[in-house]
Amino acid sequence: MAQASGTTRPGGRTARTREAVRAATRELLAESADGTVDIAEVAARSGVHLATVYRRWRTADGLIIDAVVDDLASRSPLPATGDLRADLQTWITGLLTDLTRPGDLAFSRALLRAGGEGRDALEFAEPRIRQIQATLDAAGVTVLTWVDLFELVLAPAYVRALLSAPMDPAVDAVRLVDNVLAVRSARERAAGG
Amino acid sequence: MAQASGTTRPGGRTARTREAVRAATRELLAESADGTVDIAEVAARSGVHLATVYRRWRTADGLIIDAVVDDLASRSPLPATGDLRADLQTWITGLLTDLTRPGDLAFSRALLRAGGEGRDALEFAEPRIRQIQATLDAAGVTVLTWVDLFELVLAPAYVRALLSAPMDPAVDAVRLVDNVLAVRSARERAAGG
DNA sequence: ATCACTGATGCGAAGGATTCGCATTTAACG
DNA sequence: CGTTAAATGCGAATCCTTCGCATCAGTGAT
Repeated sequence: MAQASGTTRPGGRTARTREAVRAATRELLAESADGTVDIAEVAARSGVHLATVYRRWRTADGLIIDAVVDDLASRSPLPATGDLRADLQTWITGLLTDLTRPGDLAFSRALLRAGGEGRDALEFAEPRIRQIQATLDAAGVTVLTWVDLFELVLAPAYVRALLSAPMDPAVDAVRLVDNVLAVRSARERAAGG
Repeated sequence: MAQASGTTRPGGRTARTREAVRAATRELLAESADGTVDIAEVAARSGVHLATVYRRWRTADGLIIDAVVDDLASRSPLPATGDLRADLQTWITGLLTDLTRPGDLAFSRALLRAGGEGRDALEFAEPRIRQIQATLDAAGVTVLTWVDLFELVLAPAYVRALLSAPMDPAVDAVRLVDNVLAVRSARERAAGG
């Protein structure tokens, strides 16, 4: 026989379809005012048949997640100079600025929607998580982990953006940084004393 | 003429319809394993016509939000004894325990989904917000507001529950409390110095 | 190179979900 | 009571999603 049953086949036409759909999704997402994407439009623009899009991506959220995860690695890296306050300030200001754009919110909204219907959605954030950890390591901080930055920075920023209005980078970044440093100090004092 | 155009009409049959649908939604939500509700089932059980349910509630999330908001006021009040650590510990442990139940997650998921499509979703939380503020006031804390508790406690707890797995009350409540108190100390030191 | 094999796709039709138009009911007000 | 228009019920129309089957094309072996 040619091959064992159940093999996957990522090359050639399949890869072309994938890329066409991803590109169409990215384009339509950029054009969309509310961070929404219509499956029929994605199919039309990509030239891929509607039924195929449904089969492989299932939902509009699936399209968004796949498209965004695909170029998540190409994002600008986080600063890791060893000066924790400065690094955090830079990172968080940029993050909050991103969240003022509807297109950037679409991804997180899609993730939250998809969460609970499948696997752990945090796995998508893994590359970013490693960068966050690197920032902490560069500063020689051992009492904080990426989980703390997730809780103190990412969660509030995203929830506020999704639930009411995005934070103001100029105003809120400082508070978030201060909160992180407050927790750091408290833990170092507790550990040292 | 009878009345000016554009009046709303909340009494009588409308109220009956509303209540029937809310009750059906609550029942089906309690029976649902995944915090999902089917509009057709709600219509069938409530005896309200399918088209009416669509007209007034639009989506399944709309049903869930309306039903849960409706009895949000009947929740047990937050402790406000003046001992901030104890009050926070009690509240957060209860909160994290609630979030381990799928039914309780449904509401927050629905809110996050609906967010961005309508008005500020935080307005639903207003009664709870006032209780949180009361807890802080009882402890004589002036450097923290409900916004801080939202950022330091609610946001991380909900995001974790929605995105991956709920927190463990026994383990994570302590950390969240410590974080709040760390921020409080830092701010009081900054203000006092 | 060429072949057999099978996963992926295209296509149209079937099946549901959502919305629409209109007739009827009924709360609100004089 | 009588009038008025909001809310509802009802069935049809529309739209979205899934299905079954035929075809296409990459994969590995010859």
